[in-house]
Amino acid sequence: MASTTTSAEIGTRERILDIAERLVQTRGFNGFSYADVAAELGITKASLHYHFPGKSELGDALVGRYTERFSEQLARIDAGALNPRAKLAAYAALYADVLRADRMCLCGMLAAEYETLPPAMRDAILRFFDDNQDWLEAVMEEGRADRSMRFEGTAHDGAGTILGGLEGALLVARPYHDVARFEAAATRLIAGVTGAG
Amino acid sequence: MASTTTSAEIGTRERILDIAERLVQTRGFNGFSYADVAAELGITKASLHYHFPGKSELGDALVGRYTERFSEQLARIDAGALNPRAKLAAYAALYADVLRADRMCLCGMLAAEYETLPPAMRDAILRFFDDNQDWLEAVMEEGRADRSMRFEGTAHDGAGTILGGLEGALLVARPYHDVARFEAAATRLIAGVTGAG
DNA sequence: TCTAACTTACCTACTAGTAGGTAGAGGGTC
DNA sequence: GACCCTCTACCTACTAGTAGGTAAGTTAGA
Repeated sequence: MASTTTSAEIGTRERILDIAERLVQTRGFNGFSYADVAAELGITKASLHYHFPGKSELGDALVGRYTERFSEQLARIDAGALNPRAKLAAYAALYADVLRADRMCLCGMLAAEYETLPPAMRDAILRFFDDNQDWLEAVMEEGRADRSMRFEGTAHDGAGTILGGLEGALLVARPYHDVARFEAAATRLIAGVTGAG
Repeated sequence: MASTTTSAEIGTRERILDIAERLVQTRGFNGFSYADVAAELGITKASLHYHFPGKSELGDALVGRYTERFSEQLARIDAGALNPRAKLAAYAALYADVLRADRMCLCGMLAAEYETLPPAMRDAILRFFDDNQDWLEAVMEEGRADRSMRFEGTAHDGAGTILGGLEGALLVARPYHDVARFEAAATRLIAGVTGAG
């Protein structure tokens, strides 16, 4: 009943999602086709339709899995007993890892293509951003409470600034193939929003 | 010999660029077709190919015109005899105007699709970002010189943080249809990077 | 023997792009 | 003023290739 596959095998379904995820993160949802995935996996397009009836369902599964994994990573950061500032650094490092794989954030990419996406995917993308902003807000509240952070305005708006700022830093740094560029922007962004040094 | 059209008419070429520009900014370069533009203009696809041999050439013209217009707006800000802080506010307002038209920055959108674009377009996108970062860097240097801004690190990195931050704020705010969200992020971003209040 | 996981063989719609033709404006020439 | 020429800006009609999607049949394992 859970999302576990029937057998113990690696699972074609997961391999489809892995390939499609990489294609969306590098080329966009409108920049890849069922034929691309099928060719790479070594099966036919028709077999893809067995696992995912349409591109829309594939997209839903993609965003769902990505959001789930991202949440797990946020939980892992929370479990690390880090101070608020270290939590934000760990959060930015998640984005840096995406860039190192020559990818854009899945939901950042889909945000660009938002107008062309099926309704279910749109909703899921907003939920991804909401989840992230909520988490960042909580960290900023924590930082304000323990006085390690100083800022004017709401923690909610500050969280939105960090979220958008990191997505944008990723968007711009990727064409340059420049991780240092991203890291410099991320560091200054977070320092600025949370009250530096 | 110059790019002026032969007669005094409004120009089909410009109308094609207007329509294609809006489609790229809302749906992406891979999210529209020659047929879309042709239908909206009321001419045939073949006529489009008369004005722009291929989608690649249309894309080149699009980025070229956009970059040119953006540069004109930066020059207009420079001509306004504003203080450095007001210049950055005016710069952010350019982005807000884009969002009010329910659009993404043309080059921000194309940055997402970067991997799928023809080489000439790729180069032009990097040049757009470089131009913007250079301009922002000059404003930050000016602000540091007149002591209206205080920041650690290079003005170049600070400029990159603002550029990426604004692109990302646009990217995330657009699905929410929320200009206030963008403006809150832009204000906090710039305040943070340039040393608030 | 049932079923999950495929296959072949197709379909319709759409993609960018091309070949070749035409209406009409403008100009020069006798 | 009739004739011709050239040019711009379109047109109809087509191509090859790709998009997402489907119906029906095959295979392999519990």
